[in-house]
Amino acid sequence: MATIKDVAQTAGVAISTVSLTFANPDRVSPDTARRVWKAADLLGYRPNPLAQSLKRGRSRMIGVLVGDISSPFFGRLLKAVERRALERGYLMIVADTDGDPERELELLDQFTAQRIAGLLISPHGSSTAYGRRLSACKTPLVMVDHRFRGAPLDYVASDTRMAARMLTDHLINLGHRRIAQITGPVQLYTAAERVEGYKEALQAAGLPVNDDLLVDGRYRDAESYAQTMRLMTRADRPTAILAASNMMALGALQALQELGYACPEDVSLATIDDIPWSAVIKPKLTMVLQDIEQIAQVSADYLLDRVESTSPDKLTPRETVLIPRLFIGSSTAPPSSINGA
Amino acid sequence: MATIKDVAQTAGVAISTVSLTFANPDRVSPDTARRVWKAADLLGYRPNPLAQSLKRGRSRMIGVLVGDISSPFFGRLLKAVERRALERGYLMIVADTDGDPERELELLDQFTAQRIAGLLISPHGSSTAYGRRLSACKTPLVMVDHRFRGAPLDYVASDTRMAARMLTDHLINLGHRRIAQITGPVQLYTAAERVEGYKEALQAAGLPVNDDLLVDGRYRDAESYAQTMRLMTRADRPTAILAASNMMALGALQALQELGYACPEDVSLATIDDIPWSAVIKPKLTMVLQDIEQIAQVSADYLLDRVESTSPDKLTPRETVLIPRLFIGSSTAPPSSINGA
DNA sequence: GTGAAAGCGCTAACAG
DNA sequence: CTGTTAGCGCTTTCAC
Repeated sequence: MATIKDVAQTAGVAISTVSLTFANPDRVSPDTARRVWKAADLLGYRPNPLAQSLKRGRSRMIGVLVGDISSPFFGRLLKAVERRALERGYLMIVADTDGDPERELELLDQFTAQRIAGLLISPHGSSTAYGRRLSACKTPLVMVDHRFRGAPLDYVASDTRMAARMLTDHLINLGHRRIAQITGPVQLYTAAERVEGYKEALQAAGLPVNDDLLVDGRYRDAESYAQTMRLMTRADRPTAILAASNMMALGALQALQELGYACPEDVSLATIDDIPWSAVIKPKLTMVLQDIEQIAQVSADYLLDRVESTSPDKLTPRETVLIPRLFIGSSTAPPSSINGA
Repeated sequence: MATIKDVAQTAGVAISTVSLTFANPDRVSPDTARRVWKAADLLGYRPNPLAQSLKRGRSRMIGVLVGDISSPFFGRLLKAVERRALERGYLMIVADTDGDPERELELLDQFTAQRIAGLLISPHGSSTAYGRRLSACKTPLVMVDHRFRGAPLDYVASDTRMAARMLTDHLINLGHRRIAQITGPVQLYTAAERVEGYKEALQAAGLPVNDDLLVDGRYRDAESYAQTMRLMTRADRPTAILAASNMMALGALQALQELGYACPEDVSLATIDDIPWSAVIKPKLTMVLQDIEQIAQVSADYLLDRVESTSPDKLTPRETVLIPRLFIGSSTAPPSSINGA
């Protein structure tokens, strides 16, 4: 591979001139610039990013740290983030934390050791020690989807509390009074918010909040399946279920089908998040949709703006919370008179 | 961040000794080693990978180049690859090629410029110029899922021709005679193989191959939907459909439902690939399952073995083709007498 | 065993 | 405008 030295040699100039030509063409004579460019593409020269990064103390790569690469949500997010990063001249390095804060911190260390320019992170920790580590990080950080409360960092997501509230309102308006939520692990920001939105809606309607109807599905379809089984075999079973994630909705639906409950005739089901293949699922699920591409683009831009700012830490944290959209499918209906209020 | 110099200073040794201690502890006295280690973790020293890579001419990162990060197949693949790479001490940098060979080649250049240790690639090109570029690449390369015929490179995938054949056999055994395939773009290796497997099965059964029944769904659900619409509104419509990918099966299913065809009563539907959430889809699809985690692990190991080998180019190309597993769901049944043979 | 020194490829003063 | 020079942090001969 040709180095800057080779280019200098064949162009008959000093290496610093070659460097300058690429960094700031206006500061060399047009003639020199032409000779350098010619030599460069004659040799197929590409600057060695490793050397550049070592010198600058920072690489042109951004890191992305998510809980589950293989989930449909993060799959779409990664795709859009990578695209935007590439447009702005950055490569993307990604790792899967399995939702484990320890792992996350270790990976954060590895990434910063690589001198990445910035990091997009979906933080899963909640301890104050964890928060300190995040805040202490010198590398620009942007939180996406999840958030650590109190960390003064950029944050981009859709309004997940509102999402839960919209769905709960919808179910209440249909006449439901016993509405269960299959939640995520409540130490997680999004899971807690979804519970809050649900409670807000109930309280606004003057309905009691019954903790029995909040069961933890851990954001996993299998857990959700099991919890739905338990929920629906109780005497005081709910007439409607709100699943806090798409995968959990699928688990719940499977359980309902196996128990012989018709949806929405016997039980209504609503969910948060977009399932791309939702069209073929019967019944079509009522859900709130997030604009993932928008989240990706905004968060990538926040990050790179900060990276390219002259004083990244002086920038006050920005925050974008997108309004989700309610899609009413055929999985929700008024409660049947037998179970109804 | 502490550098090797700081460690040397506080340990009271030369920097070369520090370097040696980490690279080859046996070659320094036990006492020195201890002092170095103590100094190192007192300062929280981590070697700068950029400097190491610059010096060695190679980084401890592997690249992954796939056609669509957000697809369920690659999502699961990436997750498992990243895990395996991390276990072996490598970070993963990924990019989405959108299935465009040009883009792929450009990204390949960018990645090799980064001095990545190796590259996992799902090659989408077919021109000989493209093949030359792949073969000329100095960086260890492993092809996964897709393959470029004739390139002497490692290759890992499941036997996709056999997969198509198994499904076609199954449909034939049920009594179907008019079996359509919704194919991928046939210039792609996997798509072509799936057509081959289908033809082999028909020929082995002494059935004619009818090109009318091969329609291109471009590996996209929307195209598949449209093609199914076209297919099923023809006079000589098929009694069974084989969708060459999971997303295409969903598109086909949606079309069938909208046209009012019952599956499997009116039309049988079978597909290749595993859909994690397939359990909630009615009917349960008959399909062949690939062991994605296995593909990921083997390909990562092939790549890293080659990376760590002393003479990577001397290693003869290895190849693993995994046997897929047939799962018989409820989407396939004998043809009804009205449409049947 | 340990240290001095060269150099990986590049950038950024600083001279001229 | 262009060249010289001093590193960025590390590895790796080669002496001692």
